[in-house]
Amino acid sequence: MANTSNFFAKNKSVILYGVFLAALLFLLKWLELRFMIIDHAFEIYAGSIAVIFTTLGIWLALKLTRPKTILIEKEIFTGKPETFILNEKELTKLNISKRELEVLQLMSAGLSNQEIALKLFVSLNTIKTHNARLFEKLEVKRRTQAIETAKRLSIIP
Amino acid sequence: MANTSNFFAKNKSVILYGVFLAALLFLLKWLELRFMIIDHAFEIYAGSIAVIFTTLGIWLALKLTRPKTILIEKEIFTGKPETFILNEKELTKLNISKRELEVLQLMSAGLSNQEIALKLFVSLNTIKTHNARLFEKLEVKRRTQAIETAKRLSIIP
DNA sequence: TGAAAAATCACCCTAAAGTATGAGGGTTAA
DNA sequence: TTAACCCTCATACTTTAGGGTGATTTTTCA
Repeated sequence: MANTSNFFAKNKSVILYGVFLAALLFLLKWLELRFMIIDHAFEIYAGSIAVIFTTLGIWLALKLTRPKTILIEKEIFTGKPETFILNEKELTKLNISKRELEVLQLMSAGLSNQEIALKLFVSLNTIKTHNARLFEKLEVKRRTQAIETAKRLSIIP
Repeated sequence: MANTSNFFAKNKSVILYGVFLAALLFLLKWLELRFMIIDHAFEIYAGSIAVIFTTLGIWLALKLTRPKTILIEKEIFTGKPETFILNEKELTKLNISKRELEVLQLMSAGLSNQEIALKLFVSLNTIKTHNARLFEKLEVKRRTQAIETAKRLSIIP
């Protein structure tokens, strides 16, 4: 029952095409009769067929061709962007120097003072001095606090 | 100069159509000649026209019609979500206990071991033990590394 | 109920982090 | 040019962090 109506629905275009074709054949037979009388009727008849069937072809193609579906993935941002934007205002407000920022970044990456010193080609004492200045400027006591505060202020990613 | 070749390129379909139409007319004339001889040739001629022009119509429609596209926008969420989602899989994979996670969170908040001990009403030694287990499980050496790794794995915000 | 896992704590020791102070050299802008 | 930074380094000291080991209690789960 459901299948029957389903069949009609699915083949609606084909059925319509069949009906239309039958109508066309009827029209053609009618034209054939007239063609006996009118002068140059053959050309008119051929032209009519051409026009009708071209139209039919176009209609068929448009009706029966499945529209192509193109899936476009749309990016919707839902939170902090992956690309870090440095908060320069806060940086100048806190008066943090380039070198200090560098140390801060390596600090947040989990490096020890000794590792930072080696990476920046300076002594351990120098890093300790930078740290002390950083903690003072960020108003913190420990490196873990410094990292937390700096991240919160978007000074580091 | 560039415009000329551009013109041909852009109207290629139309030009092709014109050429094809000329060829068709030639074919029709040839068929017209034959139609004088063969019996029932008129029906064949008409049928030929019908078939040819139906094909032509379909071809035209497919060639000249812009492909119908249905745009389906799929939302892709980018960026770290503002609302932290705990990566429980990683948590169970690393076998990190509730208490250890608690310590880890306070650690990343910048608290010292002593402060964490006071906050959780346990001794400093206990916190140190938790830390040692955490570092072992996270495969790190320092608390700053632990914080970095844990954040990267979405174990802590 | 009994073993495993989790949580707790202690002691000792070393390593790293942090504080305080001083100081020399380089750049920059008033 | 001089004051104000910035970067550098040192020395001495204190505090905190971390490693190793062992032990007790609680919880959990098969």
